[in-house]
Amino acid sequence: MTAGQSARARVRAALTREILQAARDELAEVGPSALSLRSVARRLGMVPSALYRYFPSRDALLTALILEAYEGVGAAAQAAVEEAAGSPLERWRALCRAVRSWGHLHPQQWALIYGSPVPGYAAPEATVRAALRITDAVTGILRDAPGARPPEVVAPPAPFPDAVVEPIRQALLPGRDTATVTAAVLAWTSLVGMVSLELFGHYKGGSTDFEALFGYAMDLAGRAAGLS
Amino acid sequence: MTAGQSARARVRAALTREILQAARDELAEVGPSALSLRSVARRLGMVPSALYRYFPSRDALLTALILEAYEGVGAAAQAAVEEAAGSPLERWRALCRAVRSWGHLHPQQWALIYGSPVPGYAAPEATVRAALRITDAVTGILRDAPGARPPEVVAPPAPFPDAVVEPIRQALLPGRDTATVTAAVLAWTSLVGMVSLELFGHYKGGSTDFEALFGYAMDLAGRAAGLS
DNA sequence: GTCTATAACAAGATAGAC
DNA sequence: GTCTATCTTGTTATAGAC
Repeated sequence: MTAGQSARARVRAALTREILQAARDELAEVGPSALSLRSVARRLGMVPSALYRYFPSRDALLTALILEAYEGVGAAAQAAVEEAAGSPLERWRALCRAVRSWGHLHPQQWALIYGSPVPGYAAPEATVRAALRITDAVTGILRDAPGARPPEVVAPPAPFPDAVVEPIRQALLPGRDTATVTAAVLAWTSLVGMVSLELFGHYKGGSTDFEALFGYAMDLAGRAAGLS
Repeated sequence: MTAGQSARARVRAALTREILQAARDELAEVGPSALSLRSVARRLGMVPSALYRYFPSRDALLTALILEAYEGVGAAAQAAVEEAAGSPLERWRALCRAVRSWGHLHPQQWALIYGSPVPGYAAPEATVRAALRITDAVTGILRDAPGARPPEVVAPPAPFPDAVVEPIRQALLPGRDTATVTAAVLAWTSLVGMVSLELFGHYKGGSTDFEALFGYAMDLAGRAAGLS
């Protein structure tokens, strides 16, 4: 990729990286909707209009950051799957850990892609494609395990100490056992998570009838908590 | 509540409501971080400094909007549970539907409470308490069903037509059955939903060891998709 | 006492001429 | 790429109306 580039092209690429780095810093400080080309330029000791040579608009800069973020989680997820030895379940666990710690390392970039949509910004098609990388990593685990099928009976994971959910138990479900409290937390998580992802546009084109999918997921979460 | 109030107090309350309404409109148009006291004042034909009689700062206005939003989802959830006749599972379903449609009606207010945190805004303790209303509605269903316990075997919900997940199947899991595709979608949803809620501060104080809870949930989602 | 309006401040953003 | 004139922001001090 780098070979054969002219000197000018290399300088340009380097400066582009510098601009993106400064933009990332700005993003972390003021958030996506306050990100301005000017402040990025100031940070670099450049004049605002010079940035327009590299990014034609604020939205283009934002798009670059979004692509970078999707690339980041996607790469982390994919690398985790590839490095993880062992069973498909082990690989899935590794993916989850990797994605979570990427989020902890880059909270603003996480918010950029999975948080509220930036007002006034219309995501170009390229971001939709970039978003596929992580879902591809997830489903890749399943593709590599062609025999895997959802079981009739899901084996419950290894339980954790009761103390883990103690604050919630005391506040909301006194006297209930840890399994019940945990299932309630997960049900609430599914509900909020699913509505958020829907409203923030992450199921676009994924389902022909999101309501059916939503109903199914909520039913499952409710039954898992012991409701009938 | 209204009785016994002086005329002045009533006027004050009315104007406070008007300001909040204008702020809500502004929020819907420009988003939380671009919400400005001046534009709210302009919308009302008032002068900016006059607003300070009602809200001591921009952040106070934002806090009021956040409280209102939590109150809104919470009330919708609670009302749905109370109105729904039938089994605990029916009441849970009603709650989910109510929460989702509240989100569809008020996407900006949803983003305000469950989306990215507003940069530079520190949530006061009152918002934490207000957030409890919806979790209380969720757990209330369980408290009213004291016998409910997570089953060893979760009865799968009624399936939906294969066409519902057709786009995802074609893009990511060609040839797999609907149950597998659905479980994969739900696993991805759990992952992103859980990390988002954690990073956005919604598990604060809920668990002593979030990592254990996260591992448990991801394990469950993976197993449900047939991984082992 | 309670309110609103005027004016001002330091930031920062924006537009355009050069 | 530079400079300037004009805009907006949150916030406060002050003065006057009811």
